[in-house]
Amino acid sequence: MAKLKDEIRAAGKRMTRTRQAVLSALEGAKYPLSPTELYGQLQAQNVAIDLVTVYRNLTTLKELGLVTQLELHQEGQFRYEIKEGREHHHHIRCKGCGRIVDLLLCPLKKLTAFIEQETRFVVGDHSLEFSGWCPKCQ
Amino acid sequence: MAKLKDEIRAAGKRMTRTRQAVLSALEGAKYPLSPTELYGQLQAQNVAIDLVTVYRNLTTLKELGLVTQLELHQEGQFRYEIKEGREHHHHIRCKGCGRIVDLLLCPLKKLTAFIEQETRFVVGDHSLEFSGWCPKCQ
DNA sequence: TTCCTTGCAAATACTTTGCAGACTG
DNA sequence: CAGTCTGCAAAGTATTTGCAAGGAA
Repeated sequence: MAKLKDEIRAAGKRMTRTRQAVLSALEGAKYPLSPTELYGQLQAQNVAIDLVTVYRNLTTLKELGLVTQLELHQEGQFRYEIKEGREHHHHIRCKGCGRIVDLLLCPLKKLTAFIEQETRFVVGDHSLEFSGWCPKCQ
Repeated sequence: MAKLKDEIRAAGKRMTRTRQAVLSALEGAKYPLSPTELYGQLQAQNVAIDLVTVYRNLTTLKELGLVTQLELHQEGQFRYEIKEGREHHHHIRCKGCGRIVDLLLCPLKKLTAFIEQETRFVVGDHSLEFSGWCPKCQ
């Protein structure tokens, strides 16, 4: 967390009580959290924070490159994951129970080079998310 | 279009004036349209239709499997494409001007089998969307 | 002390729902 | 005619913005 604080400070931002709380919720999360879920977790821990503050902190942390913003397949909302200590990866979400599982892989390096060549775009980012039915919901 | 009408009828639905209009907007589109964009196009053609009706038709057509619903990378809204006569494919969107280009490829068949084996999920669908900078915006 | 950050209220964007009348087959 | 579909109004959900007070360094 000290390292994160340094990065935040280096960007001219501050490490506040609520920012700290948002970061540790993300650090403890087993899957990417929506702003509302994160807010609910903090409520449950009696952390005083406003939903708006959750949104603002997530936006700031995303801009600093400390968290990843993602959209799961056809879910229609954003979720956030901490980057620190985690490899680039993707997810699958169960259409039955909503469970989200990490997929510790990314097959897209070669494909990205190919796309840049074909389209002359400079590829910045990508999203790759799966949905399906988990063992319990099949 | 006759074929589409048959599929709609077979599902107990009807081919109405507005549904027709939504379908032909999608057929003519060079990239996946958001409900608002589609609505705007029909307005411009003096087609009388309500935004709500656009939404309802898109939902129905998605349920019938005639259109694909997708979310571009970090765009935060849904877009729709007609399936008829088009191969499964993905997209790249310019972070500068918003231009959307089809990528006529999908590298995920093998990966899907691998994921099913690893996670024991039955994979239903996936989304794969890129963003970057187009030649003009670089 | 500076100016970043927060809470609260309100606004905005996207999408869905309720209902009575209109239209399709 | 039966049942689907539509427009209009309103509600619901996700997210952003304005502003004055509070807090970090």
